[in-house]
Amino acid sequence: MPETALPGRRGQAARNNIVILDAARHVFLGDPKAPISQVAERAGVGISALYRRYPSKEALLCRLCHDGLRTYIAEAEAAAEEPDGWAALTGFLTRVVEADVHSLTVHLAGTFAPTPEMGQDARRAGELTARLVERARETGRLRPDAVTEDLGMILECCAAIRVDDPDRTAQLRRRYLALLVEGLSSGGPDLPGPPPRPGEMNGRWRPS
Amino acid sequence: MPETALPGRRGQAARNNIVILDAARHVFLGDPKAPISQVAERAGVGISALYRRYPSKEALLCRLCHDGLRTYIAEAEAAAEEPDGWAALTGFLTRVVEADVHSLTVHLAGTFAPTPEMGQDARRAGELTARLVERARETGRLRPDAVTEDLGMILECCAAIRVDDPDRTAQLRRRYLALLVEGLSSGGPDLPGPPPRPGEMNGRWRPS
DNA sequence: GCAGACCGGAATGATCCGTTCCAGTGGTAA
DNA sequence: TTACCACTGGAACGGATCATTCCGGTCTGC
Repeated sequence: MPETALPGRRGQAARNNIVILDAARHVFLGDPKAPISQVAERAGVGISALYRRYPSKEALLCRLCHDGLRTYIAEAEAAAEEPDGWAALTGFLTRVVEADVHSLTVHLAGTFAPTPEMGQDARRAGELTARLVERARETGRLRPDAVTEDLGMILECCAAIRVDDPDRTAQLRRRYLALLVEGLSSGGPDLPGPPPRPGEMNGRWRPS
Repeated sequence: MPETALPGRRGQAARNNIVILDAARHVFLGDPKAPISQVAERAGVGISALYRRYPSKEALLCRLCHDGLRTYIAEAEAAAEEPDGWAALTGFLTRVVEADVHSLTVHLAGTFAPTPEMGQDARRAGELTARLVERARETGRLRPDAVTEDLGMILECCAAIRVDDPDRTAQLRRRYLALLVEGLSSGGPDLPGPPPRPGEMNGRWRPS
């Protein structure tokens, strides 16, 4: 990614790269079906500035989603460094919710055809997540009937929380994540029903 | 609501009343922006059968939503009969999640102008909910920092759970509702952030 | 001073969808 | 039996929405 301090045209282009991605993230987070013109408007650029960079709306969506996936992986790798398995898991969840990564991927799923590379990254994300759950379980603080796939659902729950004000949204998400984590850690009665099966939520990725 | 056993034309019309509402509920639950033709197709009727009953798509949506609200109220009233305050609350949540009521209202919010009558019903729903929370608190099993408005958010979380198979969806929702209720009942550390304020989620109802 | 990279935004063309319209069907009552 | 009409299915209409293309202008870097 180029420097943002370049002067002149080159600099404007580099800055636009960032501004456009930010705008796109914000707009599509709010409404996954938003028209592309809305992204341009929010970014304060013309539509051509978008099409110069991405051949189609789908490509932009894909880029956004893949970025989110990479963030997820980065957070998971960072969490792997944390010595305490329980803190690693809860910290990971907190940061992923904070970054609003899941909300993006969930809402965008099915609106574009995932690239093979994304498939690989998704697999890696899954492995890292499983490892985090494993370590948390070893600490004994994680309820025994919780499984890796529960994490995805929990993130989905948090992503569903949304109010107009972004800061407020973040606050509320922290609140309900805390509630869910509280549930995860308690030793109460067994959770009902079979847990999610691996890959059960993959249907969503069919290009529809 | 007329009998479904009537013969002939009269009977077909009566049956269609029900079939159409069912189809509409199912279709709009899956995709709130679904075209009305999809409802007709699923119901196995023509489009005119819809327009004979509802003057517009918005009217149908409104009806659906209002029905959901009434179900919510009915469940809340039923729960008020339950002597144990904690069981009343958890049973209420379970049944509302089961009926998928919240998912409907949440997804449909903003797609039509609510009628005054709906406003009244919404207020009544709020009062009943508050009463349920109050009673649950009195039992001591509800964590002290939980507020009435948390319930709406919890229902929203559950509504976010969705997979292709409806039965499976119901199972998973039970699972995560259990997790959330577990969190609600525990005496762990305080939940972070200010709780939702009354009416904080009303912005959604602007006819947009 | 000029070539071309880059930009804004209007014009295009296709798709989608709510609503209307009309001809067909078969109960119903005289 | 027959005429009527409530009710139906589905085609056709018209407006709205968007992704994408195109073009004329601007500014940089050489």
